[in-house]
Parts: sequence; C-alpha cells; structure tokens
Amino acid sequence: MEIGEHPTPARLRALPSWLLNQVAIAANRLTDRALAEVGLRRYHFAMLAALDEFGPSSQADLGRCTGVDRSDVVAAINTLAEHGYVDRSPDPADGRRNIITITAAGTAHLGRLDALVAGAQDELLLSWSRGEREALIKQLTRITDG
Amino acid sequence: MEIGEHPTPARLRALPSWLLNQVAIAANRLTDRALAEVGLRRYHFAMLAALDEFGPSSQADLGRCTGVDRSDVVAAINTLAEHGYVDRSPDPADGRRNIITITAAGTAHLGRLDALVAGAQDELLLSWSRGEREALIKQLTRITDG
DNA sequence: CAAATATCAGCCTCACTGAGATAT
DNA sequence: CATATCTCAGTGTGGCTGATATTT
Repeated sequence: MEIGEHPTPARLRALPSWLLNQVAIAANRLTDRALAEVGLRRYHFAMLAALDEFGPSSQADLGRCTGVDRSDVVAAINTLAEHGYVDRSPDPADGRRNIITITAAGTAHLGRLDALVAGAQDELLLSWSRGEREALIKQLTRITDG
Repeated sequence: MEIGEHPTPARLRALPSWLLNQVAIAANRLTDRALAEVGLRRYHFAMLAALDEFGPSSQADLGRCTGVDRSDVVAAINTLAEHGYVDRSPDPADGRRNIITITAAGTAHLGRLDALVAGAQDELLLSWSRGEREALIKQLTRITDG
C-alpha cells in the first residue's frame, strides 16, 4: 500500500525560513563532521579565527564578535587552553578581564582547521562555481546586515 | 580601555556554512515568534501543510516529507490532535499505521498560520523584491537538492 | 551606585538514538 | 524472518537566563 512517498510540501519548499533551516542543518552537519577529525567544534574554530585576526582579546569581546554566548565562551576557552591552543591570563590593566592569546600551536592548528572547514564548504556546494558562491555569500550577508 | 568592539572575523563572514547558520537562527526566531501567537511551532505548521497538500497520511510519511524525526512526530501530532486540528485513527488496511487527517478546524487554522509565517518572511527579507526572493529560494533549493 | 566581566548552574528546544510492541 | 510502524525513554547540542563575585 505504500505506493508513493510524499515529497516536501510546496508550502515549505517555497519558504525561505524553512529552506534556510534545512540547509543550515546540512551545513552544520558537514562542518561538525570535518572538525570532529581533530576533536573540535564550530565555535572553537570561530574563536581561534577571531584571535588570529584581532589579536589578544577579552572573553566578552570574543563572545560578541563570534555570536557565542558569554556563558559558553568559558567552556570553549577551557578546552582550547587544555589543548594548548590559547593562553588565558588576567588583564593587568583591567582586573575584570582575562586576556586570551592564541599560541604558536594554536596558529598552526588553525591552518589545519581552515582546510577542514573549506572541505566542508566544498561538500555543501559541490559543483558551485566561485562566482556562484560569492553571489550566495552576498545574499546571506544582506540578510544578516538587515 | 574598551576602545573598539571586534566586528565579525573575516574568515567567518566569508564562510557559507557560518552565514547560513546565523541567518537560519534569525529566520527561526522570527518564525517561532510569529507562530507563538497561536501557541504552535514550526513543525506543527509543516505537518498541517503536508496534510493539507497530500491528504491523510501515516505518521511515518509525515515525518519523512517534513524532515521531522519519527520520534518527534508523535508529540507534535498529540498536540495537534488535542487542539482538534487533526484526527488520528488506526489504518484498517495496515495495523501498524495511524492515519492522520486534517480537520475542518485544522484547515481553517492553517490559513491563519500561513499569514503568520508569511509575515515572518517579510520581516526577514525586508525590502527584498519578489524577484530577489525567488533567486534566494532557487539557490537554497539547489543546495538541498544536492 | 551603575556597569562590565568571568564564572557557574541550570533550562528548553531540537535533532537524534535505542529499544520495545505490534503488524506486514 | 526481515521489515516497517508507532511509541517511549533518553542523549547531546546550542542558544539562552539568572545569579554571584569581582572590578571599574
């Protein structure tokens, strides 16, 4: 009696919010799987990237610029520090803050992470040209900026 | 000393998977907020839409075509049935299955949900033209199909 | 006193897993 | 026997809240 499996309802297929959610789930799965190879997660990559680009930062700044909650930054930095990818030390100029600094090992590892994350993008956007990817990035950026 | 807040790292701003995740979070928040007005959630809308489009279906089929896990379909149908939006009855032709049918009240309510969900799209894509929205939908569809 | 920081404990949602009972 | 369905119990993540201690 199971003649026909249903396809996705047309109402959902035409809904940006639904499509975005499905695509994000797939993208996150691919990225997580790639980063699992080195035992890290997406937010670890985000914070190392921020430290590499902006230099030593407070945990609050790291959380804000990566969109990671203040509460979760603590645990993520713990893990990165245990791996030796960052140093955490009190700010001599502001007793409330910790200064997080990326280590040489962290910088080196970030190169590996870049490759893994880039591989996940390639899996997600298989057969997309460079120009097509840029168009996608531009559209998504327009939404986040709005 | 807090002269400059960090912006989002360039590595992340150029990363499709990261952008997709951020945009999906925003989209889901808007949709959830809209549907909260009537005490329902995204997956309720998805299942009512499927039932409206395909007619009476088994829970397994509903889960597959909406991407909702078999396990979560149970709870969602419970809620919809309590509200009187669907009927759940055993399939006389296949004892393993329940046949879920949308009720008249369910169909009526779906119209209201459509409006709420459409409003959330408008909030997300403020100032996007019809053509721009279609281009976005086409790109996202290309990813899900891949 | 008001505001910001780091930390901790905990909540809720959602995608998912495993297992059991039933039926094909 | 293998497969499919429905159900329940439970897991893990991610985004989030509230409270506290400390410092500015």
